[in-house]
Amino acid sequence: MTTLDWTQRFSGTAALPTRVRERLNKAAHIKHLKKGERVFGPTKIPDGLMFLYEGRIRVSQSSDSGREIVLYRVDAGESCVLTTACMLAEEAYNAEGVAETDVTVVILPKMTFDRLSAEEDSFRNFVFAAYSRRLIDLLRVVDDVAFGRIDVRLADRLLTLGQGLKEVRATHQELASELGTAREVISRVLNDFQKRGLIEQSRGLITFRNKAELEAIAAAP
Amino acid sequence: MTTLDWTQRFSGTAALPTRVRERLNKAAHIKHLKKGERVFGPTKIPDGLMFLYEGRIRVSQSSDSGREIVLYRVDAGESCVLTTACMLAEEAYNAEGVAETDVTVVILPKMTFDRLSAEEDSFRNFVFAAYSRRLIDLLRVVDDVAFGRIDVRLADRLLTLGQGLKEVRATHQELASELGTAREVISRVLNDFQKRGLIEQSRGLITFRNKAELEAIAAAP
DNA sequence: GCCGTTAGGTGACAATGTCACAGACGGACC
DNA sequence: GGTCCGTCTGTGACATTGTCACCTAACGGC
Repeated sequence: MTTLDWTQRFSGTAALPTRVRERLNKAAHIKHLKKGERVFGPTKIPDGLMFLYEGRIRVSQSSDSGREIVLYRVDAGESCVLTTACMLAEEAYNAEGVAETDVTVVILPKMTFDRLSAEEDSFRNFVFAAYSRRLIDLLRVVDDVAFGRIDVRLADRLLTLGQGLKEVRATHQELASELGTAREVISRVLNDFQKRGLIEQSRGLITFRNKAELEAIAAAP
Repeated sequence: MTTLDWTQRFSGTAALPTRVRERLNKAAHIKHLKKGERVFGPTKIPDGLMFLYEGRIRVSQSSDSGREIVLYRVDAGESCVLTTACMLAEEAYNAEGVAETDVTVVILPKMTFDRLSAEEDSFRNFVFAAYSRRLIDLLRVVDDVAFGRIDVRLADRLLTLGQGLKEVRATHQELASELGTAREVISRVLNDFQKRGLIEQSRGLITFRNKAELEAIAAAP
């Protein structure tokens, strides 16, 4: 079906015998999506387990009132269990996944997924670990939202998004959606950061001036 | 080891062949805990999957500053996957489970758990479903905390806790811990409810006066 | 009844969210 | 170059929620 052997890319499948991996390569569907496209959402639930072969997916939840919060990101080599969770639970929810870069996903049909988790320990453990990881991620989100100060969270998120870079390319609205708050709030805090010489701003771009101090803020003031 | 055949109580084990269930009954540890006791926590992670045979467990997360929020409740017949998640992830977290009634839990050693999820489809599905359910629960919590109004959330929680009863026995502090907010906030909102004739209050007790109106509030005003 | 503990009340203030609207900037286009 | 238009950002007033300090009321044990 394809020449792409994705099974080498995931810790849950890489160790499987060649014979099994060939079977998987036959059963799976491969999809390419452009940056910005919706990978899954309330009206678009894939019928199987999703592996992210390449790129990054941003998973977020949105409110009726139009606000949004980023729950976590799925990186290449990870699987996205939230979709399977929703498949099973059949409950209302409003989380969606958006391709943050061009993306290649592998979709393993439910039947193959079931068989594999029965037969292969390493695969099953991989799936359990994926679930666990997301649970922990969500615990962190709850903790932040319920108890965290907005300046602390923003400083932290800027540094995360800026990973070793000198700047972050994002609008205030996008940052608000990261943290589940309103744009005006972000504007205020960023202006405060700027006054204190921690960053510089221009349209859609934030430049670091003093990462050390930002880190201090992010570590709870 | 015990005369209690817990395997009949869980949809993941009830359908298993008698032989398997006998083996499980041998392998599992049974624990009785009194109301109010901590079932698990950061310093007390059981080394296996936990089934709740009888009673109810409240799972909550607490902040450094002493505030607390209830994440979900585990009812009899359900399993508590959060502990296994933490086992796998080995990350810092501060969720804990407290017995809300006297409680009987069954702990299945990791090894038995692994074997069973490999061999028995119904058991594996049970576990996956449990994970999914909790993920969905947490999505709901995030949604509430990030986007919900406090009066709406409180009305909803009161009705949930009051399930068909005429009153709810809880202090303001306890309700604050349910929602992850401060006691003063609860006091204010409850006083408002009282002024509007929706409830009556006395020490540690809230009596419904107008459930219909509360439901209207809970359904987002 | 007395006393200590816990539950609840209150006002002032800080932090965050909402709303309405005003500028400011950048790209497209001529 | 200028002009237009959509998007991004700034701002002030106000509502909601969280924090703090301190007080009063209710209950339980003795």
